[in-house]
Amino acid sequence: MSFPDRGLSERKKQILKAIVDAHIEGGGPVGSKYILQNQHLTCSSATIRNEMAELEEMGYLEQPHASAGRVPSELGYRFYVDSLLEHYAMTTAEIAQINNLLKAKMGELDQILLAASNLASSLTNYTGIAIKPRFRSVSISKFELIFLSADHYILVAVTSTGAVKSKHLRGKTDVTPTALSKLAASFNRHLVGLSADRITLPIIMRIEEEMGEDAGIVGSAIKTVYGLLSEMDEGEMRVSGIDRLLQYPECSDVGQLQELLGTLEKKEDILDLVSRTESNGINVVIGSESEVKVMNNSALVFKPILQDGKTVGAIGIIGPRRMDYAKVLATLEGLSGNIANLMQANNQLNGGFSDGGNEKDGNA
Amino acid sequence: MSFPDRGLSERKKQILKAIVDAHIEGGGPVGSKYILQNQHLTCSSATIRNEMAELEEMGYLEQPHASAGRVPSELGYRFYVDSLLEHYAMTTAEIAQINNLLKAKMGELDQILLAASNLASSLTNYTGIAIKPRFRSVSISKFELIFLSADHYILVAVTSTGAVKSKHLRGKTDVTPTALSKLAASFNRHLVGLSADRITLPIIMRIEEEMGEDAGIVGSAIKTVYGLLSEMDEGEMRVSGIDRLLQYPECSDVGQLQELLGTLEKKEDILDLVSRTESNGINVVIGSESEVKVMNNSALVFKPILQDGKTVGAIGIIGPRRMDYAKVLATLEGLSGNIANLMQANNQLNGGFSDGGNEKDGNA
DNA sequence: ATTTAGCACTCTTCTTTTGCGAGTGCTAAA
DNA sequence: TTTAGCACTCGCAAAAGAAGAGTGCTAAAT
Repeated sequence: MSFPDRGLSERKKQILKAIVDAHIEGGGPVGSKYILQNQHLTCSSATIRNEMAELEEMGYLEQPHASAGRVPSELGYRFYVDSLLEHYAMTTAEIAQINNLLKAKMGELDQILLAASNLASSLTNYTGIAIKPRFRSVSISKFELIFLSADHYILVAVTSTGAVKSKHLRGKTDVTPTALSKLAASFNRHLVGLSADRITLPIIMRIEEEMGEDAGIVGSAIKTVYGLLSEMDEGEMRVSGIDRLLQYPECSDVGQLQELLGTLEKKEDILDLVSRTESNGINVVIGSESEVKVMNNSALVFKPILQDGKTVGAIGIIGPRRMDYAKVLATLEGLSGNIANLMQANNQLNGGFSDGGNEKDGNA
Repeated sequence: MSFPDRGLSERKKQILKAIVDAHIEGGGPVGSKYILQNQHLTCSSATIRNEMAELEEMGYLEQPHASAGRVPSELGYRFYVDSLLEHYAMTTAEIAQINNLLKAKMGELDQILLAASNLASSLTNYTGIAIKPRFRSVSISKFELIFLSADHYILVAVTSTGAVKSKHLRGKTDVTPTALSKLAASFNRHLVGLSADRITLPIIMRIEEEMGEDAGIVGSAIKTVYGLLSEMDEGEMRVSGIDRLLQYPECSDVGQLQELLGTLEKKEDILDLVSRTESNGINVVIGSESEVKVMNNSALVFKPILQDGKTVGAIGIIGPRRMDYAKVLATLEGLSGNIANLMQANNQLNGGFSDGGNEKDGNA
């Protein structure tokens, strides 16, 4: 995936980097003179022009029109991200902010991700996304049935990913607490660990058999479980900070903006892209690199969130192609680290309140 | 609330209505000549000009600049919506669409609302919102504690609004299934029906007393309950079809668009507005009418969704001030009717699958 | 007293023009 | 291989011009 550095002299690299940096900062095309001033090079602008011409020929730069400066191409950005990027160190203030805000919002994974995406958005000033990927196979690791009234109960399921899902149910025949706990036991015996496509008829029959004369409620309960599992498969995506998209001049082109908003709205493509990604590190998708239709002039940076080695979500940033990659990468890296810590802490303390985490006295 | 019709002659009304209609359709200022052509009036353009001048003086119309046509003012829209609006009949095709799509998505309230907002958005071509309002006071009507492992359990609570919430908990001391069921019983005895602010120390002490030597887990569990209740208070809002905002020329003004997007993002204001509304019918908020800061040139139309006489949510539409009110009102009306039906059906059938499983009994 | 026709006037908007400046490519010298 | 110099090309922005739409007003007509 990475490009051979040979073929790009040190000077060319320096010039390329200077152009990308300048373009990220200013947004406009960058000319030879500007580089000469802001970069101490021992050559003249003419030389730089020559180098630029070559870089353009190689595909790293583009010229919007004949007599403008150069703009990095997609390839140019790719090279920049892969090889030229200097790491951006987060200020301690930023780190503190992450810690505080995340702690305050600590709770279920969904909420953590959402908060993280918000935070990412406000720290970087781009649009943040929080993703719960599609799971190829979720299963349920624990069932519970809660009796409410003679014809009304609730099915609660703890999924293999740790989420808790529930559904209201009405039995067509009356239900009893006893029957419910029998059913729960039976479910726990037979359905735990099964993904939606592995709930087969023989299993259902076995459960009905065990339920004896209370078999009447099995049908709808199983259907509900099935639905729950399919629902989990779906994946979800939340966007925060859309308004920030507008700050960037390239988005004043309404057509492009609409396309991007549409993509953010549909979510399908992005969800697909993220769900299919295997890397656990930070991914940078620039423009049309991926077969997935992300807007032509924008880039998506995202990082999967792992729990016990499994991907349980992702946070990311969407912005213009010329985004400040150094900062974005650092922010996501920092955030994901904090999330990991939090989740661990969360597991070890109680259900999610930031009361200082100290559990010595145990009451309010 | 409504305006005295006297003071507005029939002809003035007709002219005002014509202007609003034309402005809704075209978006630009409308002139006297245009009205003359599209409206059969027995007078000349000069007369219309005179009338328009008077209408402007009364505050129903505005002139963007000296020699443009007139544009309805906020007041003009208000009068239009209150008195002039002709009812728009939904086509059977649209009704069928609502029915089908909603049925397919039937499930928990959240999902119904979301689907409805999507649908509203695509039917009207404006931006849809789905709202779960802040509840002044939620309480919990049933507790259940699920044992997972020696130091790990789940608290499940059914709220007075019918939602089910859950939290993972870790006890600082080991827990036993027995202790958990004792605690659940105790919670059900003492905490049911209480809103967050009415969980007081004496109650907590009573529970701890009842738990005897297992009192150690009470503290964190109570805190969780408390947090759950506050969380419910929060309200939530989802937006769909943001990209549609861009279709309207008034949004090409980036500044305004950004303001509107910001509002949609913050959600606070809108949530406030909706939560505070008492009317059960359709509400139309135009521009800056409300003290709440909705964007100046846009309008919000929403309708609360009732269940057993209580407001459990709302669906709405956000669009430019010059939106097609007739259509929007009809769509929301239709949707809310369907949602009501669905929720009822949902209650009478099983937990959320449209398998046609027919049930006899049903109470709320 | 109301309505109408006519006309001058005012503003916006669209297009065209013009000038400027930034930046390039090329050539010839170092 | 690098540099200095220069003519050339474009895009951008302000200025100028032309076109049109719509009004307000006045004076005549009903």
